[in-house]
Amino acid sequence: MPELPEVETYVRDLTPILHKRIVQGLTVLWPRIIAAPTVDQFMQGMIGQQFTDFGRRGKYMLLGLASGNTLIIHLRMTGHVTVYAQPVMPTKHTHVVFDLADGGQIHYQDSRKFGRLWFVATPTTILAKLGEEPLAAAFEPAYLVDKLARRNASIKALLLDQSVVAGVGNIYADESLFLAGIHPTRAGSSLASEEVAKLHAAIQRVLATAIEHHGSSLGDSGIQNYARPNGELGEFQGRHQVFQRTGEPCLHCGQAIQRIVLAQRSTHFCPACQQ
DNA sequence: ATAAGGCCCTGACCGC
DNA sequence: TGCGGTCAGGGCCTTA
Repeated sequence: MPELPEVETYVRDLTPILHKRIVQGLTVLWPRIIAAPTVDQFMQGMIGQQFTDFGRRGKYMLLGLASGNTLIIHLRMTGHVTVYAQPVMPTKHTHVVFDLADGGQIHYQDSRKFGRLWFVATPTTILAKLGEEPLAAAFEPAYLVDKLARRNASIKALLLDQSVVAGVGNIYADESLFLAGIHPTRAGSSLASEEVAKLHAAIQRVLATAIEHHGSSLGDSGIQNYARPNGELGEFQGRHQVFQRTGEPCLHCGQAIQRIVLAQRSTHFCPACQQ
């Protein structure tokens, strides 16, 4: 599933491909994919727009346009953006097609239809509730200590909460907790500040390393849920310590990795390394 | 304010 | 072979 490292890879890959290109027309095949404004307003707004700036906030892709507006894309579980040099027939999972002035096309595809697109004047309202960017300077250990204090939910659930840290999802929550040696069921408020500091460092290290390896490409119920815009897979899945390694030996101590369900999400951990 | 559960969706997979 | 039921999962919404 696309989390921060996968979305970051997407933005870096798309930047040189889409820079300065102009949207001439578009087709919306599944209207619910457009989160805001209305489908008509989205189409009117996007036509004639030129891509200029490319960014990311949490798991949101921010495609800045010459007019000052922004196209926001959230891939959720199975969203894909592909750029073609020539027009291509939409597939059953193609929900939005952007026709580019130079004859190319951008296809938004999404087998589960959970992804969403926005056309907005300013992205701030959409992004208002997000917590700090985990790789930014403002994400300090003290920030995380404050966010976790007085919270009785499990640390796993809190890491998935986008208002605590923006961009961490199921994969990187499990991997960060393993690296920090913290059991996923521990209540947020039960963590000592030294443990939070370890977790803080683990989150940054896991995310930075995953970006270097272009994210994790995994099957989710057999569906390939993430590939780069050019179809290449990420490489970080081969370096997972616990995620989707249920029953396999811990790479640190040899104990079998366990799977439990927390906050309605599969959670993987080493019972020996994470007491 | 926080926490927990439902909902949106589809394809793979299981059991019969 | 075909069918129905179950599962996964991000983020938003509702409920307690």
